[in-house]
This record gives sequence, C-alpha cells and structure tokens, in this order.
Amino acid sequence: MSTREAILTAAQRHLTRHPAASMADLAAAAGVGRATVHRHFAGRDELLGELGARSLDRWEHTLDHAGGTGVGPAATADAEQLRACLDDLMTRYVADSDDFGFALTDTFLLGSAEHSARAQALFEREVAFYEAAQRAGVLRDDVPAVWIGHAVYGLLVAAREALRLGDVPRRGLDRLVLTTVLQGGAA
Amino acid sequence: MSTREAILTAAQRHLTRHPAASMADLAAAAGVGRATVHRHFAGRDELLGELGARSLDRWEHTLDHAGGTGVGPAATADAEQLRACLDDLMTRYVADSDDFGFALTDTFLLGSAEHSARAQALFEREVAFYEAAQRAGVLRDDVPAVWIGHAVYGLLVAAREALRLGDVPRRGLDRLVLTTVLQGGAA
DNA sequence: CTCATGTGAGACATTCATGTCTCACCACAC
DNA sequence: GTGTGGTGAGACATGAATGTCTCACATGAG
Repeated sequence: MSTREAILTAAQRHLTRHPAASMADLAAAAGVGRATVHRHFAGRDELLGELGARSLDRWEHTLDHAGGTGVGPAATADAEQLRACLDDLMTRYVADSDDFGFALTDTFLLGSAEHSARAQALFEREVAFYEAAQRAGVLRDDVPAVWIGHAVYGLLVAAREALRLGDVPRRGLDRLVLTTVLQGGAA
Repeated sequence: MSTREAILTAAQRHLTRHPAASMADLAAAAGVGRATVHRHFAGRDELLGELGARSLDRWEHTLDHAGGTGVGPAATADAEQLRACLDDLMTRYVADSDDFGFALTDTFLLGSAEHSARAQALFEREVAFYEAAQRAGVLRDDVPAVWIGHAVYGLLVAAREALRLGDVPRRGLDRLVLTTVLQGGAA
C-alpha cells in the first residue's frame, strides 16, 4: 500500500475515535513523520476533504448498487423488491459507517460547502427512495419521508457509538439497525 | 437577566448551529465584549463545562420526573404506566434537545472525564428503565436494552438535525420521535 | 558504485484562539 | 456632584497547530 493510502486509512480509523486529532496525531497514527503527511496533502483541509470525498463516493456507490438495481426516485413499485432493497441498504450503511463513521458528524465536513452540496444531493436521492417505499406501502406514510431519512442517519450514529463503546457486538449490528428502523422498539 | 445568564443562553443557542465557535464568536453571539466573557468564565473549558453540567442537570431532572414518578431500575411493572412514562420521557427529551442539542455530540464534553462519568451513570439509569419496560412487555426484548438507549440517543440527534435544517416542523416533533422509537418506519 | 526517490527528524516562521491586562466609559446609587 | 461596579475596546503575551524548509538516511534501479 502506498504511503498516501496508508495515511488515509490510518486517519480514517483514528478520526472515528478521536475526532479532534491534530495532524501530528494522524501522522503518528499512520506511523509516518509529520512532514510526510504534508508531502501528500497540502493541509489538513485537503486530507479531510479527501476522506470526505471518499465517504461520499462510498455512499453514492451504495445507493447505486443496493438491492442489485440501486436506489432512486424511479424505483420499482414492487413491495417485496423495495423491502429487500431497504434491507440491503441498511446492511451496506452499517458496513460503511464502520469505515466512515467519523464523517457522519465531522464538524469540518459538515461546514464544507462542497461536501454539504454533494451530501444533500445524495440525501435527497435516498429520501426519494423512501417516498417510493411509502407509496408501495412498505414504509408508513403518516410521517414525512425526509424524517425517515434523518431517522436512519440518527440510527447510524447510534450504531457507531454503540460499537465504539463496545455496547453491542459488530456481528449482527446490521440486523439490529434494520429491525429498529422498521419495527422500532415496541414489543 | 444577568450578563452571565445571557452569555450562557446565547452560547447554548449558537453552539447548536456552530459547534466549533470560538470564544470571540460566542461573545459576539451574546452581544458582549470578549473580555466580558472571560470575566465570568475563566476559560472556554469552564464555559463549556457549565453548559455541559446544565445539560446533565436537565437530563437528570427529566429522569427524575418523567411520567410523574420518575425513571429508574425499580420502576413499576405496570405496562400501561411504563408506556405513559416512555411517552413522557420522549416528549421531554425532544424539548431538552431543543436547548441542549449541541451537548449530544460536542467533542469537548464527550472527551471530558467528569462529564462522561455523569453521562454514563444517567445512561445506565435510563437503560435500566428500558430493561424494566422489556420485562413488562412494553419494549421488545429480542434486542439489548442498551441498544434501545443508543437508538433513542441517535433519534434525538436526528431530530436536532432535522430541526436545524428545517426539514420538519418543531410542532409535533415529539410525536414523530416517539412513534419512530416505538413502531419504527414500517407501514 | 551512483544516482534518484521517498522518508524521518527537526528547525523555523506563521497563524489563530486563547487568556491577561489596562483604560475609558456609562449607568446608577449615594 | 461623586464614587462604584460592570462593561467595551483594544493592546499584549502565550501556546498549540499548522505549514515550510533543510539535511541526513535508507532503499532500490540503473
């Protein structure tokens, strides 16, 4: 693995547990000198920006491939297929949050205009899918689809935190999130 | 209102939208000089610590009074009462997150040993309540109670974000969170 | 061997938030 | 009027993170 990749990978992992890590911290986490980090990334913004872009790439890829056909406003109206797609989507999201969990709440990324614009476009695409699922009777339609989008986001944050604190096992976490998204917590 | 209270109130509100705000930002948000802030709070840590303590006070107060009797491990086994208590708890949490939403994800507070210890104690108390609700058949018992605790936390983060972005109206948000916690998003 | 490349270590300057201090001002009580 | 307390504005110092630069070293290709 190239040094650049090693830095990105280590930073990704380290930022999940230490969101306020300095460049020196990230360099140490990657096992390289601080100057080496600056050779590959002009500054902290560029490093974070690269990680943010990758997290968005992953998100987009997930939306493109979830359920085989991908996710979008022109989704099928077949309830069973939508259900399966939703299932796959959550499984992929949990896996993604394992790698890019820090991006869910990172202050710098949330404040970056470029990142926010892309994130909002992907979010709207996801919400359009939830709307399709509502029309097909897969998701309840007495709440705004955009709220379902936010709720899924919140549950991914919850999953990341539960994992970080060791409160739940990694194995099976995707089923936990999926059933919570669908059925909630009532008996 | 005293200047000190004005600073705290303004900082609370400002931090929800700008988590990385500097002392100068917070002073400007309160409409006072930067020196005045330092007259009342020795440093940023003290200001944030005070806000964090207040958010924990609010949380504790909510646990003490939710459902009239409060929330704890020795809760009643009466299902209907537990349901009502859960309802009240969520309503209060949503109201609280309106004021102390920033505390849910603030990096400084999460890293503060004192704050974390108190937060964990309150969280455990809350989880004990969820366990009681599971035993009474109010909450599903095929998932760990601690996961329900994290899920509630995540949905409060979601509510804060949805509100911040103007995606849902403030009015009725507590019902939205409650029904999502209980029933999830399935039709 | 020789050279090019990438790296580690460290010195150095810069920037920014922070914290401290002084001084003038204003409102208010006396 | 006079004094007092709280404030605003700004100067100043400090520390941490950042960004730049140089030099020595290791590795691998030629």
